[in-house]
Order: sequence, then structure tokens, then C-alpha cells
Amino acid sequence: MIYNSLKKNIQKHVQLSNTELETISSYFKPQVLKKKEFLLTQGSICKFEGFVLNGCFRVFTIDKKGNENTLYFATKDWWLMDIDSFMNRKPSNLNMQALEDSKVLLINKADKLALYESTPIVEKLFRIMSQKAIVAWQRRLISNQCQTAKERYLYFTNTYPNIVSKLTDKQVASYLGITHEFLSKIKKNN
Amino acid sequence: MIYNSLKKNIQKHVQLSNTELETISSYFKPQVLKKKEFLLTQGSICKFEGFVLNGCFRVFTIDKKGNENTLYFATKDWWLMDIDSFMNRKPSNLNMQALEDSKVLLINKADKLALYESTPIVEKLFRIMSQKAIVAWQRRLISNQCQTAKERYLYFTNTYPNIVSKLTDKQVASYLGITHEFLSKIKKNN
DNA sequence: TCTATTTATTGAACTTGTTCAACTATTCTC
DNA sequence: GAGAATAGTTGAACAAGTTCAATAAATAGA
Repeated sequence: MIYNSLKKNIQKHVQLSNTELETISSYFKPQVLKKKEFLLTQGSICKFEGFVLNGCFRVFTIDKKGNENTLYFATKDWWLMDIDSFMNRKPSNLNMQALEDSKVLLINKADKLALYESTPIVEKLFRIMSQKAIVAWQRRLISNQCQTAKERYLYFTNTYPNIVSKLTDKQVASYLGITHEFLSKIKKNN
Repeated sequence: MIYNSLKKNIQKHVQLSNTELETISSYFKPQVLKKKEFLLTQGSICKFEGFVLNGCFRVFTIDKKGNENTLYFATKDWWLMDIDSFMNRKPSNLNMQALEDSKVLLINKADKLALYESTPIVEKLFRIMSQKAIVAWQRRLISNQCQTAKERYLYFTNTYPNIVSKLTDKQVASYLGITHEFLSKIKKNN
């Protein structure tokens, strides 16, 4: 059943009844994306929140200078969202691109709002998920400010070897915040 | 009334009744800190979530190499918390130090949990606050990866002139992720 | 008000990371 | 399977930021 991994993921964060779990899942619709397809492009409004069933996505921005900066990669069991764009109907700064053939579960805004109303545990779920995300973002910022590119590279490859194996060095470099040329040099004298 | 600014802040995020507002506020207790006093020190467990009534705090970590890295500054109407430590009873990685005589409102964990139970809108409140925080942390990360130290310095001083005026250059540098010597050089050829 | 301490400035040498360009290897695609 | 496009490597010159040390300025205590 395609909803199994979503349900398991939700249960990691909050305790809830099967009925609640069914209600929540029922609002999520599957969508398939081919390699290189975009789920969201910079400038458009994000109309969904997503959960990755399989495959891999890269979430990135392109700044005025034309540099790509990767915010995160999302593989199986990761969430995909641009909260600011989704909640406030703002043009997104983010691109979400499938790095391989992928499948996601999506919920649209009307359904999400309905779910918050009908199933209060969903507020708690997303409150807890958001708080965990904050902790991760704070750690990432500190790591970026205190560690060298080589240290960050080693940490990333050691922590997420199964993600790294799906990525090109260019993509890894854009996540680490360095040029791919420099990453190549880091790898050389390892 | 000391609770006014807390109430106004809450109302910015969610719509709620006066009763709810009173209930929430009633759990928060005022505490006064003198300049240089710590509200939280690295290694101890964070027993509160706080809201700044006046004064200014610096939230920072000291890494293994001994470098101070400032996560954020909190002046009037900002929240102070270490979610990971508070929720999971983990030793905190953060220090929260008053940069001047300050006053905060604090809520402890038992009361916070009681509040989530008794007053469901609090889940929504913190869900929304957390989501806004994620957006801010993502922006900060991108800014750190894509902008030069000078660009970040100019953005910070232009965006938060009233905070910057309370800070030493050393503190600003530790927020920007550069040495204070280099900040001095940036300021010179401006 | 004097002294101790912290903060800010500056320069020189150094390290980290970038840019550009040329080349090689890989992978799409038809 | 050939050609086109993309990704990875390398080197040289450069720019951004650090480190260390010495000095000056500001602040905090007593």
C-alpha cells in the first residue's frame, strides 16, 4: 500500500488513532515524476506539500549572480515543501527537481487547511516536524560557519552515503556552498 | 501591563479569544536579568521558552576549536528557545546571555505541555511561528552561502540598525561568521 | 580617577576557496 | 554507435577571509 511509508513517518512524530491516520492519508494524492522533471519552479506559487515515496529530489535556488544553491535533497520519506510560498501565496524562490524517476504524495492547500480544521492532531504533527526542522537548519548554519569545506564534505558523505551516491559532484558542491572545481580538488588530496 | 507585548505578538500569528490569550499569558512568569547574566549555558538543559520584554540577548555556541558563533540576537518581542534541549531534555549547545539589563517572560515545560493540552490554539500558534522560523533560517543559510561577508554585513546593519547599535563589532562578526579583524577591514573601505 | 580589561585597528604572511580556461571522461540522445 | 552535451580534473592567477602580533581606543570596576 502506497500510504504505508507516509503513515509510518507520521507515527514517528505523534501518537494518533488509525482513523486519524486514514483521514490524513486520504488527502494525499500520488504523483509520478520523470527524471529531470520539476515539481516546482522558481517564480511560481507552491500549491502543495509533498512526501517522497521513492526517487530523489533536489531543492535549490538560483541567485541574481546565476549561482545554484542547493537547500536540501529529498529521498524516500523526506518532505518537500516551500512553506512561505504555500501558506502566503508568494512566488517561490525554490526549484524542486527530480534527480531520477520519482513518486510523491501531494496535498493541496484547501485540503491541508481542511485537515488542520477537521483533525487537530495535524497541527501538532506539523508543529513537531517544523520544530525538528528548525534544529536541523540551525545545525547546518553553524556547520557552514565553523567548518571548512572539506570537513563539511566528509560529514555529508559519511552521514548520507545513500543520497550522495545518487548525486553528481556538481550537485554536492552546490549543497556545500562551494564550486565544483574546488570540490574536485578536495577529493583529490583526501 | 507586562503581558501586553506578548499578547500582541501572539495575535500577529493566530486569531484567538481574549480568554485564550489570558490563559496563555498566565503561564508566563517574568524574570529580570542583569547585563552579562546567562539565561542558559551550554551543557545544561533548557527548562523554559522565553519572550523578551526589553533588553537584548545573544544566543551563541562555542565549538571545539573555541570559536564563538552567534545564532541570533533577541531584542524586545523576540522569542528565546532551544527547542531540542527543551523538548528532548538534551544538554543544550547554546548560550543565551543578556547584553544589557533585560526582562523576559518564561514558561516551563510542564506548563507548556499543559497549555498544548488545554488550549489547542497554542499548537497552531507554535506551528505557525516555527514555520516562519524555518523560512528565516533557510534564507540565512542561502545568504551565508551566496553573499560575501561585506554584503551580509551591509544587509544586517541596514535591516536591524537598532539591534546593531547595541552590539560590539566582535558580536556582529560572530553573527556574520567572520573574524572581528576582518570585519574591521570591511568597515574601513566601505 | 586610575587601572585593568576588553574591544577595535592595522599590517604582513598565510590559507581557503574562486575564476577562467583547457582538457578529459561520461552520459544522453537519436 | 556517433555526436552532442554535460560532468569532472587540473593548473595558474586571483580574491576573500584568517592568523598572529603589535598598538590604540574604549569601557568597566574599584
